[in-house]
Amino acid sequence: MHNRCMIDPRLITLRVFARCGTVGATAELTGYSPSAVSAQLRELQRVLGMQLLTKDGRGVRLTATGRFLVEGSDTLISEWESLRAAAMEAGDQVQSRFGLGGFSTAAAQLLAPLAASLRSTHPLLQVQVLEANPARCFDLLVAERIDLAVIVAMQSDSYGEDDPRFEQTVLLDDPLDVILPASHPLASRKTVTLEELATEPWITEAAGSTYHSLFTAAFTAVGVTPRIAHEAVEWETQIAFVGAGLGVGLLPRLAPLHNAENVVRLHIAGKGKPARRIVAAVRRGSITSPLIQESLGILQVSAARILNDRPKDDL
Amino acid sequence: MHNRCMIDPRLITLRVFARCGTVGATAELTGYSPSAVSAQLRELQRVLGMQLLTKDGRGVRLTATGRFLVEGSDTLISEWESLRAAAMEAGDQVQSRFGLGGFSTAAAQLLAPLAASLRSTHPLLQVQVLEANPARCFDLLVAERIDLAVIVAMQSDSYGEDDPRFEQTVLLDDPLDVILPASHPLASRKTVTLEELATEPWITEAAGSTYHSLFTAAFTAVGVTPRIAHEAVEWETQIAFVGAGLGVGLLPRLAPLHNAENVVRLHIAGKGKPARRIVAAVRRGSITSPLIQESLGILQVSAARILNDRPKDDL
DNA sequence: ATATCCATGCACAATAGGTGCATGATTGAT
DNA sequence: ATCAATCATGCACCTATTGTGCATGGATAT
Repeated sequence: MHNRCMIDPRLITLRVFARCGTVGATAELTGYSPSAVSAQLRELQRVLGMQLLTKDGRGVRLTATGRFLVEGSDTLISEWESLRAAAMEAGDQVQSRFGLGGFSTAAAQLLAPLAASLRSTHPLLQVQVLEANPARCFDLLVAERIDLAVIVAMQSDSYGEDDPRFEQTVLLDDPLDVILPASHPLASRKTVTLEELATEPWITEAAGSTYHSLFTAAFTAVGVTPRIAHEAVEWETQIAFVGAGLGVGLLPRLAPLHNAENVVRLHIAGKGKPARRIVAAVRRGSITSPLIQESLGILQVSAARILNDRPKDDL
Repeated sequence: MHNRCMIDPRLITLRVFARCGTVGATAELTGYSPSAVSAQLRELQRVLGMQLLTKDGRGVRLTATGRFLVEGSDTLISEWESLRAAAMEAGDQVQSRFGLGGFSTAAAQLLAPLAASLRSTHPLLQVQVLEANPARCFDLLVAERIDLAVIVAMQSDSYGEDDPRFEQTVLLDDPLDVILPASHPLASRKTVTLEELATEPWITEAAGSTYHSLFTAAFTAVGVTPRIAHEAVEWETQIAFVGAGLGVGLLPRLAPLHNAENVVRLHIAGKGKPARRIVAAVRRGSITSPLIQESLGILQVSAARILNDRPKDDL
């Protein structure tokens, strides 16, 4: 399972460790056991003749040398990805495994068709799809568990757009809609503005979650401070809360309302049209790989189809 | 023994194969058995999902993809060497193994003191010295069997000065002297010119050898075509031939005459003062490594000392 | 003081990866 | 045309790397 890389897997492990800081978390991300991670890092130090880790309290911490090595390895990894991509391209070769990662609705609406398409066109390609939140998707890319991730762009998160480890491609902007109880005075409207809903009790996710930052960003853009009344983790829960009349919420258009009772979805009008940007991310250098290129193409088509299927987007 | 590299060792094996063309030779150079090389290359193709080799007669041959990958891997390797060197430098770490390679007189006069010096200053460093001819030294560098080679620069050979895999540093120019039988009419002279010896029967190495090209280069420089009477492989043999009055020869100043009877060594005068250039070669990127730097320093000192010990050099 | 969390060492198990020999295919020489 | 030489590869076997699971020990927070 762990033989897909040309760079020493122990260095990959070190990179994951540099990201998450503890041996246990590294083990979880890489799929090894904690003992294995510990042994790998010890071996790596022995082979390289470098001290990469120091005890720090009850954990371990990277030394300056370790940090240096990890940072420097960014270019090494992308160099390899580049080379592999070019070689695949030059010789129209087929790779055997392909890992995809994505988050909930993105995974459902974009990744599933992609995986199906790849399966049919490349019968002997082992496609694996992992559902994971955006932050974890980046970690999984670093850990080489997946090769492509479809995620919601996070502006203020730890992985910037210019991270030397990744390359990102915008797929589509998924507008946020308002969901109201059917009994709400504004429920019969076609559109609403956030200002009109400024005093409503809002339902959102817990602070620190992926969508919470989107939520606050939407309101700060129009200069309104919403009152957060309830918190939900799943869309379904949030919809149920709204249906029960507990408050109102924001729901990405890609998230299906199914046939929820007592809930209506309204597009947002006005200058601040909040949206979540959905992007595809790959390891830097791998973007020219034929499989990646094909996948991105399929994703773009899916994204375009999604936008076309919803002609009211330009409201 | 073979765990010193951060790049997949199978890729290194492929690179060596690209150099020598047969599985057997690759096995000999890398230190594996032929079966192991075969299995490694098969595995590499499986893991990468690329066809790198094709059957060609009774052997195998690189495909276009294979060649592409090998060429592209040059920068990858040097990138890694660079990174490792920088990390070692940044954290004044010590590496555990260090392989040196060199050829006969160079090995004796430059490598041995270097190895001794490194041994004393780095007690727990495993220094290994391999005697090998220049071409093989380059192969051993590619195969990662050695880290530094002291060789005689070859102008027209397969490894040019600008090979992307190596970096070379000039250590010294070792002048070629003439050795004559003591009974020779010119034996009492202080110096001679090649023109004066144009009609002599010459003793040299077999065509195609390292020094044969030096030999011919020396004469073409002064526009003389020597008559090659005898061939010898070892310096000792050549000296014995000269001592027996069979002819005259060229001998690098670094090659000791010991106390050979009936043989005198004369410096060459005139415009064409032939010399063999002795250089140190390392894998590209590794030259900033502390150990390499220290070694090069020691070598330079040795080279300077050698030149000073022979004050007649500027004749 | 006690509970908890984290890394690590150890016994054991799996497996990747090695060698040596036999085999088959191809080329060149007698 | 036969035979020898050369080369790659498959197979049986073995080794040693590298994994897991559990127990241990140090460090912190309650």
